[in-house]
Amino acid sequence: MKPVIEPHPWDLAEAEALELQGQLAAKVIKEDKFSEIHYVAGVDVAYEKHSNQLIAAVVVLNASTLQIVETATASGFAQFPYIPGLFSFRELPPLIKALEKLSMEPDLIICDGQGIAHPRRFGLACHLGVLYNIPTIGCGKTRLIGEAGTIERVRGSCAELIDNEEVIGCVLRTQSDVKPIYVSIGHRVCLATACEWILKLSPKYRLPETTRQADQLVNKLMTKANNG
DNA sequence: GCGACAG
DNA sequence: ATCTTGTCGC
Repeated sequence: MKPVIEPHPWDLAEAEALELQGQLAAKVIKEDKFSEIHYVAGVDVAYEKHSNQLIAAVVVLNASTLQIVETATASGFAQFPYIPGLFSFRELPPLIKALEKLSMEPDLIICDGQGIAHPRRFGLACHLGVLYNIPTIGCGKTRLIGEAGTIERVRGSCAELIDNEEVIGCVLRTQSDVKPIYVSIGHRVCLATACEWILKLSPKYRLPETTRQADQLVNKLMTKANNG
């Protein structure tokens, strides 16, 4: 699959990236805008320890059985430093290369990082969703910004993630007595629907199967690249 | 100035 | 993200 809007350059200065985020953030759709979801994809990137080499992967799952339908990967070199708030400019280039190799178009993509739970309401999930005009959900293991109250210990419990009086996401417990994860709107999916999907995709572990499968794939390839 | 800071 | 040992529990 390929982006649907005019591609923008990635070799940007920090100030230019910030301005671009502000412009693209206006395109984010925060309501459900999709029909049937049969295929859900997960994306992830692995970094090599002492070089800037990285490996990106996309894993598409059957939304009902959670079985792998197709995978695609790509390797490259980081061209942008890790700057909190500009994460997408570091990980999207390799992810786009992997997505380009995908023969099909997923109905929903789960991202390893935030959606609108971001300083300028434009995290990785939003960026990917807007570029491809595809439904996306941000699912992070830790928080970038925002505050939340306490959460019950049972699976399914959640608390609103707030920033400046605004609900930017949800801290969701996907497994009882396990540290919660941070869910936020990426594109074309409302927060309630996003949480429903993340719970459905996390029947057994803390993280959704989509990100777990993508994570396992990139790490397997990274290990293989170093050793055998 | 100080602390926080997706992966 | 990556580095990094043992340990508790099913």
